[in-house]
Amino acid sequence: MGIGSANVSERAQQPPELAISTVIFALRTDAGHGRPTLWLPLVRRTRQPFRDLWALPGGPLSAAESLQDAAARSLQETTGLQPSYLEQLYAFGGLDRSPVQRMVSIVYWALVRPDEAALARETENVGWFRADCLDRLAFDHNLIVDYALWRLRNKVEYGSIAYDFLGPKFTLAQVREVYEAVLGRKLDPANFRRQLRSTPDIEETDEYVQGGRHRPPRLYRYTGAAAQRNNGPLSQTVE
Amino acid sequence: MGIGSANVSERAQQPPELAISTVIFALRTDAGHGRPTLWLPLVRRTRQPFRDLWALPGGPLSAAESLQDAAARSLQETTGLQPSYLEQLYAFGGLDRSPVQRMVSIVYWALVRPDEAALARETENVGWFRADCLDRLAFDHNLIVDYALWRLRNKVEYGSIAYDFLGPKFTLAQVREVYEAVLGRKLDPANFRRQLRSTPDIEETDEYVQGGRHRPPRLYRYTGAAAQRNNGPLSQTVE
DNA sequence: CTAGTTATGGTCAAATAGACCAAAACACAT
DNA sequence: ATGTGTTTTGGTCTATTTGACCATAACTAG
Repeated sequence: MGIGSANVSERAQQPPELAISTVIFALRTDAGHGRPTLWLPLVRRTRQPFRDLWALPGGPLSAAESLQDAAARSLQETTGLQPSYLEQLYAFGGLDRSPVQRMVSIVYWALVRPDEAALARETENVGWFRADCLDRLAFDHNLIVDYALWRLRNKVEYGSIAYDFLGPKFTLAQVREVYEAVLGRKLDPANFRRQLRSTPDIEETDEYVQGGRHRPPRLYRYTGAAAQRNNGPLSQTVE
Repeated sequence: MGIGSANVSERAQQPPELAISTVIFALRTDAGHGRPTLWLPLVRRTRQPFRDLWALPGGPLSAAESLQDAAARSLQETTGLQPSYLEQLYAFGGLDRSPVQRMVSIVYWALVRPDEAALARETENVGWFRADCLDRLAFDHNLIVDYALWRLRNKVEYGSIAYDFLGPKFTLAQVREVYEAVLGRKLDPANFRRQLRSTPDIEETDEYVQGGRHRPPRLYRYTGAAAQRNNGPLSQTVE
């Protein structure tokens, strides 16, 4: 829908093209209110179709790499980032995704830590945008980002995704800010603290963060296996 | 793994082939203890690789059909079944999936009602098997079935998937048997009843099932929209 | 030393889940 | 006709969880 189906018969001749794209999420401390918010990098299209519109980073699937490797590679090439988390999102293959050629996109989604996101190069053709207010993107990429956001929100409530936004040591308030940024609502500090401390895989250190103008918070460490990601029988390395 | 990687370089030349497969679940009343159990149809491979092994039904993606349409079509062609539920499972694209050629499979999973499953043709090359005790299947299809089972169990606990195994009217005991077959454990009838009646989208009729040698159970009806399937921003028609 | 802010610990009531009990309603055998 | 066995249906009780809320601790800035 949205695109006239005049040349469906033409497109039907060509074999579907296979591409890999990635939705990359990072937290950036918004200058406005000082709280972290969700951002993502997009690349400007230099060719038709959708020339000059922003799109998800990605590219074709090389014959000698797995799907996840292809996602990591195209992510590395376009944005220079190395993800702390990478998971398949969905395979999009609607007939009207591209007006030129039938295209099947296997989309991944990724998280990067703030230190990584800090050294991400922003060029003429690579820009960062707030995930909650995006313009019209190329192809069906608005829908894809919405779906990735939905998955991220679901995963953060369940699993241990939040720590992939953070460094090795963190305060409980930082974890809470991740949740608040992802879920889009404020959480009660005391209740949040109680819940986090009831979960395993999170242990307290002897260190505190000094220098704030208030009571110094304790630092914690995440000890859960990175593989324990609630993906069922699919481990990380298995496709 | 398991297959020698002698000809990786050869395979690397050819473009990845794109196929659609489907894991189809149906409940069959097991002759042994009279309770329904999970079954799925498989097709026998008549060609190499994995000749004579059982495999998931599927086929190549035609250029003029969407992914979901391709899944429904190949499902229809191989087993003659029409699913009551159909959802994308995962895209598998490991390098060693097929010893002959690099292949990317976008896998769907489906549910069929018992009346549909009853008229499913069982031929020399199409057989039905219990989902919990499968032999060695072709390719990585054992892993795929395991993953589909995991997703099914998760969905049944959350959403309203169970009714896609049942007809338009059903007793609460039938719903409970679906849960028990999927989850693999017995549930307390009274507690299960209380939970179901607390959910919306399920209304009682005035009819009862007569003929049993016990108190006749009331028939219920599911009134929830078939679209309300907890797939986030992805509606049924979208991919 | 005081005010402001966050961290941390705690209470309380509502909602939920699980174990369990008991009566109702049928078929069947005697 | 009457009891027996089975399943349905309604109910209670307790432990656990969730969210709202309060209070104190510990720091900095003035």
